[in-house]
Amino acid sequence: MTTRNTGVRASLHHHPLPNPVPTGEYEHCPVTDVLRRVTDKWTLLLITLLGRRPYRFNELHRAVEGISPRMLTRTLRTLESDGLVDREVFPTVPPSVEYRLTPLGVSLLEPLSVLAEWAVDHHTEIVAARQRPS
Amino acid sequence: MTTRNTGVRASLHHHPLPNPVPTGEYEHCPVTDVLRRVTDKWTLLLITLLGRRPYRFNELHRAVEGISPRMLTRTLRTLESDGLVDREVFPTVPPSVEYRLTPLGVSLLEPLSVLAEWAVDHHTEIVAARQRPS
DNA sequence: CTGAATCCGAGTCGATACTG
DNA sequence: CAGTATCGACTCGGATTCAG
Repeated sequence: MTTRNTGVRASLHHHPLPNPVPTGEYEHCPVTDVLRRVTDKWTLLLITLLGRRPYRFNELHRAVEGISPRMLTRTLRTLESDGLVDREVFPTVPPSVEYRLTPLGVSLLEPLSVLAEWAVDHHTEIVAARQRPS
Repeated sequence: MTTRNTGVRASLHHHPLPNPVPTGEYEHCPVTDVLRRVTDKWTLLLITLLGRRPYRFNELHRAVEGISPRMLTRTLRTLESDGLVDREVFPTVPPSVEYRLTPLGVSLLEPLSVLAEWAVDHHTEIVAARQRPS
């Protein structure tokens, strides 16, 4: 999603449904905002790995099969910019860069694990539903 | 020229409205697979609304400000195909179609609310981090 | 009322090659 | 080692128009 406002008349958390909400000014939904970040192709995987221990760039590159340097950089930069990951550069030769979760990033692990558990428990149901005719 | 496909290749492979939205290769990771579905622009919102009560097509269209009929149909079809939403057609004149969560869909509400709560609690931190000079 | 068909821009992601 | 640069393929989602 682009950063467009979703113009919502209802949000995920409580709030009775106001019948005609006149305001066109509705703030961007925090939930979708967060979900969008976590849900691109590599983010979840990287957060999970970094939840175990800090990793260096090439360690991640090896650990995540199939990711290109470009996407690894991009994803890490986004996580860093969102305050979920810290990037520490050691001015050695050759250079070494270490990535680790911030406390904010760590705090995300638990909510994600709840959803992850649901996904694991129900994934076969979903796959089965998809293969159903109709 | 912009990246428009030309001729044969396009007509063979470009389906404007593929009915189950292509899953890509995400089925290998249940968690990412589920997250990808929930995180497109409208899904979360629709699940939330349908978590309250069943809705008819135009009710949803009115409740979700800014959604086009095309995206509403597409999103609902995907949810239906994943087994999260049921679609019931009443052969009245004019026709009426009702959408409601399946039990599977209902079971997703709780995990989502956990993540939603985290998002609400920490969204300002994230926004602040984004605005921090690098 | 409930959609389907078509067109198109913008964003996402991968492959490859190159650099300090 | 830790990235950048460039290109192209594919997908998402909006707008508009039409139909049962």
